[in-house]
Amino acid sequence: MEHPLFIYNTLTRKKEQFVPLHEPFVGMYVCGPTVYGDAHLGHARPAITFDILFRYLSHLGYKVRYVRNITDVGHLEHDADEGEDKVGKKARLEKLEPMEVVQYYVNRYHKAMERLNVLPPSIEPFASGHIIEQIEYIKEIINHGYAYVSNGSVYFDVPKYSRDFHYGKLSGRNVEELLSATRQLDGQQEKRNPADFALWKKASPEHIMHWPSPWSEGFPGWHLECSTMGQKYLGETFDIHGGGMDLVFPHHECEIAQSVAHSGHDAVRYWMHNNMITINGQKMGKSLGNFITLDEFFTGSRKDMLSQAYSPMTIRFFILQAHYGGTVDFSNEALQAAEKAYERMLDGWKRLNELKPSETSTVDVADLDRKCHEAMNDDLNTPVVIAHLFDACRAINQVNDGKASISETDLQQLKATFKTFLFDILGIYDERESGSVNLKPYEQAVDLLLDIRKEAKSKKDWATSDLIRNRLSEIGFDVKDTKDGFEWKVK
RNA sequence: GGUUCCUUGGAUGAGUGGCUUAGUCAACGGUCUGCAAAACCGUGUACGGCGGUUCGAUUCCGCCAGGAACCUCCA
Repeated sequence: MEHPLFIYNTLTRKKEQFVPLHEPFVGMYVCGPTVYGDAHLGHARPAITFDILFRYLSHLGYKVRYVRNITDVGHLEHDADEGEDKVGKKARLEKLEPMEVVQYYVNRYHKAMERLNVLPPSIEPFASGHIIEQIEYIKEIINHGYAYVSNGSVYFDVPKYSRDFHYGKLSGRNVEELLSATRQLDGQQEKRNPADFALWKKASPEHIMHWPSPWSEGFPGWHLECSTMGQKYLGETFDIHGGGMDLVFPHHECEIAQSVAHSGHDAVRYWMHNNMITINGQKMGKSLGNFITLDEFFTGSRKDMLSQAYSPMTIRFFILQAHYGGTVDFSNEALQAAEKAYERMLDGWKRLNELKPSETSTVDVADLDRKCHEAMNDDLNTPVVIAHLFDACRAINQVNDGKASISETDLQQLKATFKTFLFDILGIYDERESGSVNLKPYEQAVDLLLDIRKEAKSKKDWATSDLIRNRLSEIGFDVKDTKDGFEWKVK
């Protein structure tokens, strides 16, 4: 490949050239949501980050199988034995079937993702649908001697494992310290060492969701589902595993240990982690209570934190204007800037499609495609891609104003590049045109009014001219005069 | 306390050992326009502090200050 793709691998803490295990196939697994509440802005970050990766790999010609799980069981609120399952708790509190809770929030998650133009993954497996596989996985780990049964639960033996392998290699944790940690959480008597983690938990009487197993009526540990389903759908070794940075430890560290204990080798070749979205410099999270759900953004409710509603594409643009590896701070000011930027970009695209070619080009757009590819190849540097597209917008506007010219060849090239990067790869769409009804007649009616206004203007009948513009403005149209006509859009 | 990381102009947010004062938003000046809007052009010369390496550091190293994430559930 002329310009190879480099991605930052958390495991090596370096940017590495991406070479798939079985070209042209790529397997990627991303940790999805635990469905016990509405998705908030923080959930949009990994969804969009890995959507970009999915789209870009596909653009490069790879056949990508993208697995993103739904955690509907096993995610406890605490690490203690009596820690309650998040979904189970919600179900108990609201007197619903657990699967009712799951279905409700999965539906809402999907809807939010669709509005953000996040493509559905190739496979979206549920943890509760893979209990048998998880039990088999645990058996294998026990057979290899890295797990033990205690009072009906099964725990991963971290000390034993760390004698043979490197526990902590992803997160940089020091095993000695983990093992000698003296923290005393309630109900950890079952564990031989506090660092051990559960593969299977015996269900307490009030626990709603449980399945039979060789050890007890119970449920699988949280870390297990990803190892199991990743292997089932992508194989014992696959290319990319992604997720939020807050999952590096313990979740992904444990996944590595499980895979190695199960198969004798690592499952994942490239670990990728998106950074957090902060609010006033602090992570947005459920436990801090400072999160804003995506629906709240879309509708503009939560007046205490939002000065207006923000559309899905504004949110997407906002996230893409920062590199996924850095934190990005939420503020109304930043979102308003993103909203304007998004509109400026789409205005550029709209004008691009109406440009008239000339004999020669005075603008330089020939290497836009190359520069955008270079930026993407440099660890998915979307902010730089956007900057390049804005440079193109300036050129487009100059041509539109008659201050520059563009040749037919360059014009076609520019349109193709713009479309590829803005729509196909960055996944932006024009919200102003997303209505399903046929708007053509209405658009032509507005055009007609503005034609009449143009006529009035040419007779210097400013009264009529201003009347039309003012009334249209009141109704909700933005009218702008151009060099030899007009432009309008809905506010 | 341990691990990892961050600190860029009014706001955001890229990037680099010396020539990008990235881009977007905001501000100011100008061009254009019946007016307005938009657009275009121009202006603001930033890289936490202190040392070191270097011909030269915002970019490399060390220390200090401030901040964050993880070490317990969290995308």
